[in-house]
Amino acid sequence: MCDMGSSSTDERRTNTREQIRAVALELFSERGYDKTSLREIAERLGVTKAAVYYHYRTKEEILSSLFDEHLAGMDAIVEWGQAQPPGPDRRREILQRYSALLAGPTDEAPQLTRFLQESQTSIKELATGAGMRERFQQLSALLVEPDAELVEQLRGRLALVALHYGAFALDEIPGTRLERRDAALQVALELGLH
Amino acid sequence: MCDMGSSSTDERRTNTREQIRAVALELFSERGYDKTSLREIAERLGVTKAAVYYHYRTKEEILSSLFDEHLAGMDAIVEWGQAQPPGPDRRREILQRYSALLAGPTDEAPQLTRFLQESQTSIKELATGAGMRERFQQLSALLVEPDAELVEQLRGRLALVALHYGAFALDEIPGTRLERRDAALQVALELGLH
DNA sequence: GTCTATACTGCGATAGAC
DNA sequence: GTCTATCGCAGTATAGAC
Repeated sequence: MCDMGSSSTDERRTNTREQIRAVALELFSERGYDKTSLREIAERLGVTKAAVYYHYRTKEEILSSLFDEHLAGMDAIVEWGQAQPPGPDRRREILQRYSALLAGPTDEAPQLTRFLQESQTSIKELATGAGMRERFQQLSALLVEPDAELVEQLRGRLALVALHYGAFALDEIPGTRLERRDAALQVALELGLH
Repeated sequence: MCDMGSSSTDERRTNTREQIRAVALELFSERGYDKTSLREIAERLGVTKAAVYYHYRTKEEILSSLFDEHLAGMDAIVEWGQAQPPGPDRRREILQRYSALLAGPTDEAPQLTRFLQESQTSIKELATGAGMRERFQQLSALLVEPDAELVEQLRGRLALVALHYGAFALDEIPGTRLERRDAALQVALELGLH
């Protein structure tokens, strides 16, 4: 991840790679992954498709790079959770941490969360999608006892869905982003701590 | 819908149109809408792409035709709900009816529901997607008072999500489809009647 | 190391022959 | 009602300019 080895020239590199990332996030979340073409991304940056292809081997690799941070964040929560004793305290803390992850730390995060939630489908079979689902499973497992009733299992998963949902899907409802986040966390806790 | 007008030949028509529908549902739910090509659909039926285009003007029209029944079902529930006085009874009945809609009446329904839920994204900007969201909004409006708190709004929407989720997303959890449906309805009622 | 030019295959869609 | 032929654009890939 840290790529600060080979050179002393810390001065302004041609940060095309990062620009591609930014433009891709914008277009992907606006129009969806499938409907965004590499040409559009390239044109907006004043380069050609092939230039994009130089920085990322495939279109999917651009997608993956967008989610890497988020996946790492989920991993951190899972790791922490697995080291804790099961119980209501752990469940509450998991949900709070996940809510925080969805909210930040960068300005990009909410946009990314929105795209992530809305893209469940199109990225489903992609390697990235598999990674997301795997983490989602792991988080769910930390929220319910392994032998819990079906209803309990569903409540646990819906608690996570509530956090996702509150992060983006309440646009039509008045309220600041912070208020929506708090509301989502409240409902998630109701479901998770039942 | 009934196309039995112009001819007396009631005997086996070349029901290519319906075959396309069936194959499309299968492939769309397996691989997703965007990743399914018209050539695949055509090949599985032993015809060419152009033959498919004779029966459906666009790829999206195939999609729409899949959802038409479901949309009509949602309309029926909305219409019934709007004629009822607001209150817990209406909320409970709405959720029960929507649960029933997702479960049946045809064998196709669960598969369609699954596809529908997972495709939120890719069909988002399509006319079909707009129709779905509109009905979802209408159903949500019947589940919460217009001036309710943010948390209430979220609970109402999540109640619907719970039904969707229970219809398909609990594959990894033991239990029959009926058990999952009941569990989903129970959680939906908890959320909707709070 | 970064990019352009170019070409390949497959896509959704259309026109017109049979 | 179904076909062949063709279109423009998609993602991918390579060769080579700077």
